[in-house]
Amino acid sequence: MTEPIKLFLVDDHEMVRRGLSSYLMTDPSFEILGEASSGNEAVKALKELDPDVILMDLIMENGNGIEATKEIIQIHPDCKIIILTSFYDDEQVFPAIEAGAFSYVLKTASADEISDTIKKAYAGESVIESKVAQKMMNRFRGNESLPHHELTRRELEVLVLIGEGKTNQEIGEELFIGIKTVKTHVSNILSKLQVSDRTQAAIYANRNKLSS
Amino acid sequence: MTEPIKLFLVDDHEMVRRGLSSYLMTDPSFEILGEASSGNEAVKALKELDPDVILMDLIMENGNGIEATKEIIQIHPDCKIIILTSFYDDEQVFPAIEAGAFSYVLKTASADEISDTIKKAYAGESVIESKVAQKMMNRFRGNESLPHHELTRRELEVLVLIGEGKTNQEIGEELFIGIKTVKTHVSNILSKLQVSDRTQAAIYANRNKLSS
DNA sequence: TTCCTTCTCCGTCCCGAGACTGATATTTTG
DNA sequence: CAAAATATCAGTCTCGGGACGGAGAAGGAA
Repeated sequence: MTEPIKLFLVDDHEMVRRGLSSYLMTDPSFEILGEASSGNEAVKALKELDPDVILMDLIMENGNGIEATKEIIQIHPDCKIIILTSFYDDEQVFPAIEAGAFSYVLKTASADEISDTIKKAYAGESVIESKVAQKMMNRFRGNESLPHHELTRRELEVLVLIGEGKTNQEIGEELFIGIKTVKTHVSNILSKLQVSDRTQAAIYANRNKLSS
Repeated sequence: MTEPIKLFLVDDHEMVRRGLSSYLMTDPSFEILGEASSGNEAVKALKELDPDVILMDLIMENGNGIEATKEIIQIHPDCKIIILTSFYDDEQVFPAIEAGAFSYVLKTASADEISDTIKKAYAGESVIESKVAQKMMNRFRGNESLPHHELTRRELEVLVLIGEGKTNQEIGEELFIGIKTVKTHVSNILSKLQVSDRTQAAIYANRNKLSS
């Protein structure tokens, strides 16, 4: 063996970091450069450090994993980021991949699987958890997933607000645009989602967890 | 110090169990009797074991924490079950407390907090994470439960249909009543739920899982 | 019985929602 | 560069949603 693989851990659960580091430290192929408990903290710390592989949680209080991944990729283009999360929602997976994540594994994975994923990532081999991979396949198989993916960014913003029960007036004020413009967006949204009124759109938004 | 506190860990994330045990083992006040990666597994294992305190995750594949908690309380009434989870949804918290959970802490808690919570639980002192506690307070502060409990049976039926995106016309046809009657019900519903339009009512219905 | 709640329905009125057409500026893409 | 997509806004028109007031019938509770 040559040099150990330099790792960095990002997770807001201290216990998870502890679990990872206590296990990974037993393997001499790994060297843990540091940890962070949030996306922002990670970005900050990684201005000094240059790990080979980063294990990143997605849902965190201060700066989520997606944003952090985007920023880290800017600074360290060769660094492999492994998303290590509890869920496999559409809403989580695809933005993560887009952001530049290299592998995607679930926290239910065993210690060996995780260690394996790290080594593969270092060697340039991407690991995508099978359920996640299935969803990706459906994407490219013309099975074009959910209707709202064909919404423009602005339309998505409007849809989120509809999902919060806002009126066109309120949406206009919130986005600093005229009510007429809002109406245009709403019409387009209804047509693209193939629903007949804002109530159904609101239900759609909530069921797909677009609104909080 | 007398006897160590006998612990049992339940979490589907191996890394979390590893993190917990590696940390808790360093404290001689604790003794870890065993672990389980699911609710079902835990219930099975606990027929043989008799821990003082159980650390339990809520969301797991085979048998969730709520069900497991209920069953375990049956077998070991004196055992203190600490819910250790990532979220604090209404949907999660209250059923857990009802099921017999003794303490409720978030996974973002530090190692020391968790160790502290275990010792307090053993001593008979319950720890409820502050955000969770706030929600509980609201429940008992005459803020008696959810607004839709004051809806009449018929109004509830109408609300469910609103939550499915139906128009007044459609609701009338489905319930064999006139559209005017539907309008009356809708008005009463909006007023009782203190929302301003059917869209917000639909969101309410969905968030409270009234509609499927 | 009387009172209260619930469910039913009517009419009127107003306004927000949504469809449709059309237009302009900007950005993205081929 | 030309073409297409996107974001912005205007005007008009129609319709359903919702407020408000009133009212009759049925059933339960005091």
